[in-house]
Amino acid sequence: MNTQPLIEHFKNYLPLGENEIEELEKRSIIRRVKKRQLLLSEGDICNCYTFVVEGCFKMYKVDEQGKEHNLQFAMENGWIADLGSFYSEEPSELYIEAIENSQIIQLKKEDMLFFFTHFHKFDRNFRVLVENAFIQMQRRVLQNISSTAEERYLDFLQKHPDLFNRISNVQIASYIGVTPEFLSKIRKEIISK
Amino acid sequence: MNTQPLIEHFKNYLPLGENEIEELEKRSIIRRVKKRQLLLSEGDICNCYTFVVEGCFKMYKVDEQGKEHNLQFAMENGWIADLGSFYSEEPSELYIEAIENSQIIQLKKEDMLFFFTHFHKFDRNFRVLVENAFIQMQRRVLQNISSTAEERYLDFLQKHPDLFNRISNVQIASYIGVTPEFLSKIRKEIISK
DNA sequence: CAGAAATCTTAATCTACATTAAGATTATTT
DNA sequence: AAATAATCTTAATGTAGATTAAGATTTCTG
Repeated sequence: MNTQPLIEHFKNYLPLGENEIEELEKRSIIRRVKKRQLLLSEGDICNCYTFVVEGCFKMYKVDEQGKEHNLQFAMENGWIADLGSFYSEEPSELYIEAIENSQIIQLKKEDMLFFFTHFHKFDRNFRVLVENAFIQMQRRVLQNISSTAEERYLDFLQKHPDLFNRISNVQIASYIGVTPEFLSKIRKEIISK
Repeated sequence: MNTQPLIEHFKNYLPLGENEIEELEKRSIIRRVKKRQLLLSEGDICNCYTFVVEGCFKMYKVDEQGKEHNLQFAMENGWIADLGSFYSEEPSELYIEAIENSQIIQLKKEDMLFFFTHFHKFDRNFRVLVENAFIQMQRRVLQNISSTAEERYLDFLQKHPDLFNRISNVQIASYIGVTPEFLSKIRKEIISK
């Protein structure tokens, strides 16, 4: 495996030039991780951005009662990181875990800062990337404060048709903020309509 | 009033140079708006970024039953816009409303694009701005799916001590996703502890 | 300054969703 | 192939928070 998928990914934004590609290849960390393996644990400082070449990840918090709450999924061509911990360099309260055997490319903080400093294309590309992530997150907040669980479930299915074949209902329940038992009830009601 | 507060604001990021300041002054739209005045209505396309020089705003959705759900507040040195509508140029489902008499500086989409294209400092500054907004939004999602209303209220007070003297409990309730009646109950319980 | 409008509170009742527990089904590991 | 673990479902009961309604207080507006 090489960095090609990441270079391709940037073609959706401002495509990288030769210099930039060269530096990217030099600094990319290419890894394979197995299902259930953790990229980040509570208490760790998140010190890199992860780009998913193949596979699937979840980022979640574990509450005092030991329950998981899914904040984000990431699959092919998606990015995942705890940006709060990444920039503040404070311990994360999140976990990032592979939910399939996966291939990833990681960029360490110092390298990200190098790219931001030396190639303004990276500022642009990540501005746009983060803007899109922000818009999604904002929609989710709006939904959480104004919609029922059934509406959130149906919306999840509609917005993530790709994900819903790959992850369990337990994971979806945790993402939309209900218990698996209640999701089961919702699904039953939807089917009976 | 002039654009000085905005120029000052950018000193928290990469400070602007002379050229940049000159263009910014040329393109800034300086406005005063009265309490209850709308900057954006449902159905409008959000065609500018708004920087708050003085005063306070809320951005909210109105649901089918006519209830408001607060997505964001913005006060001095804060930015407000419906980025989803701004970039997609699709009608917004949000309102932006002054909750105090306010002074603002607005930048139209075409001017934002001009800045992004001609001064890469703007890419950098808005990358960092949006990253921070994203981190906040992510924390809020996590809280919405994992905390009780009381926890969310206490967290709001702690994170926004500046806001809580300026806005009504109705507004706070709408932001944390509960009814004003229930917030009243929460407040009573907190006091009795 | 008076009237209207918005805010805050209390209390009764209702409902969406959580909890607990148990059994059935499907994956995963050895 | 057996054992273990994870998933999905159902049902009974419990609870956080919504709804409705009403009264008191404060704030806005003409």
